[in-house]
Amino acid sequence: MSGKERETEPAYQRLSRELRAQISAGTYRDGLQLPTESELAQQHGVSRQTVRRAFHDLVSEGIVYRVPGRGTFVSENNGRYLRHHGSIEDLMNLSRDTTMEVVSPLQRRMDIEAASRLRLDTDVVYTVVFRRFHEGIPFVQTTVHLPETVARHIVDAPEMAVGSVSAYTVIGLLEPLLDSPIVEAAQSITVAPATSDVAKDLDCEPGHPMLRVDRLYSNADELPNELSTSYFLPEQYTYRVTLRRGAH
Amino acid sequence: MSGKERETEPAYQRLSRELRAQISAGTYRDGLQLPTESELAQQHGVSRQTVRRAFHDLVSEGIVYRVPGRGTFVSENNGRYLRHHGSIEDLMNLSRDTTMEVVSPLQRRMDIEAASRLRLDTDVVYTVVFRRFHEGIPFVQTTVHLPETVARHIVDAPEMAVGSVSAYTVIGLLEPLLDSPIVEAAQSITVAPATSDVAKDLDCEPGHPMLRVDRLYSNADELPNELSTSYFLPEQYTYRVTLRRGAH
DNA sequence: CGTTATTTGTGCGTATGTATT
DNA sequence: AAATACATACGCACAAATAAC
Repeated sequence: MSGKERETEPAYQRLSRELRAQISAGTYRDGLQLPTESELAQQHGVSRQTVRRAFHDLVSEGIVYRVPGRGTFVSENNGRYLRHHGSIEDLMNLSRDTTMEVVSPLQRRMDIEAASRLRLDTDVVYTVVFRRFHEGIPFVQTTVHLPETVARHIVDAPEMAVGSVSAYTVIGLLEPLLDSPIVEAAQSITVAPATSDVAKDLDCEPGHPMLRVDRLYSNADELPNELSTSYFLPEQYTYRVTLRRGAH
Repeated sequence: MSGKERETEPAYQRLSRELRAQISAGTYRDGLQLPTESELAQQHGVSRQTVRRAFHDLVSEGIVYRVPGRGTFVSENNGRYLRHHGSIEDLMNLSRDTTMEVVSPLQRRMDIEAASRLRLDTDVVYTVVFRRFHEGIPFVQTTVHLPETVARHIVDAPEMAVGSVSAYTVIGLLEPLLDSPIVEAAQSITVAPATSDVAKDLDCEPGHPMLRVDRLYSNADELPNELSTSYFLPEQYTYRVTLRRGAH
């Protein structure tokens, strides 16, 4: 899609992606888990160091853990989709192994609540609704509201049309086009029942308990640039975040 | 635990520790920041790969960022101040306007799952269950599991006895007593139905959809020191985090 | 109880690619 | 165009932890 052709994926990323997929498909389910570094190196025709680099990423995502002298094991998480969000960059890279499908196109709308949360002085917002798939299964429905000044950058983008399937995130599309970069995302996480729209898009029962995540992205001037509301299927998704202590 | 005295610190850890200290002391404040990989390698008598390993850790901690062809820079705002608004300090200060009441005292128990998540080589853990009130209303029930080596510090504390009401957090009580400070908390957030125990403690229906938060606190040696599982009443509680980005 | 094989951890040297200045 | 600096990748060696004998 609309992009640089000449991008070759690094070997360690390709490997970690494959392993991630195999793990979530349950290939290495029980007992002593994954192949050793040497085995993987040989199987994939890469050096042991490259395998180590791939494992390093999986460890930091919390997908596997390693024990010297024993091996590498899948962290048991019921096979749910695990995503590690520790920074805004992580949110923008959500597209790495998911695809998004537009359910309702980016269009002008009146929405008092969204407008007020975006701190606008009108009721006009631009709204797009999409769902996101992981390995063919829809696991989240997201509604994004944008101020008119922000929306105009992408209102004609093909990725925002109905039925469009792409590997982007809205914030990832938007961010390079903004005058002032996004520096902060305030999140609210709670539990909410699935609305009928959500239930339809995610193929679950209306009223089903969902993980609801609201995000307000703001730029360096502390102006909100995007408000998103996501309903995650808890059976398919766990939200992970790592908090660290300042360097003191 | 943490007993071994004469463990030699790996070179990359020593280097990243030194850099962390220098950064937080303001040594590399302005302009184009840190020395190049080659310079550091020469200065410290290590290979460039070792420098890269150290930088890799600093990047993942959000302390520095790197630009190919330009160099390595201190993330503004980091090092001295916090980058996540929802930080470990916030978790420790949860007690600010809440009180905790012990439901089941800190006692020795066998728990295979908790032990394995704490990466122990036995099945023995110490467990305490309590609920937390805000303005007289119980809004969360928490089960905390500790390794024996950690639990011994507080096993006789009056705050851990049944019915004890206090304004502490377990991690806040523990932290000053540990050899190695807590530097990281990995959280998993999902939705789960209330168990009968939870329902009883929080006065809700069994099976009621709850916000479930698992936290694994680890010290500077990356050893887990506390595992907690909390069930929050979504009607009473919303989880909020702010993610920030380093300098552009 | 030590020995040995296996597996991950650390570290170095080198080569090549890519982005920036 | 050239120099600089980070990114990726390979290969090798040895250390440390673990498990089996």
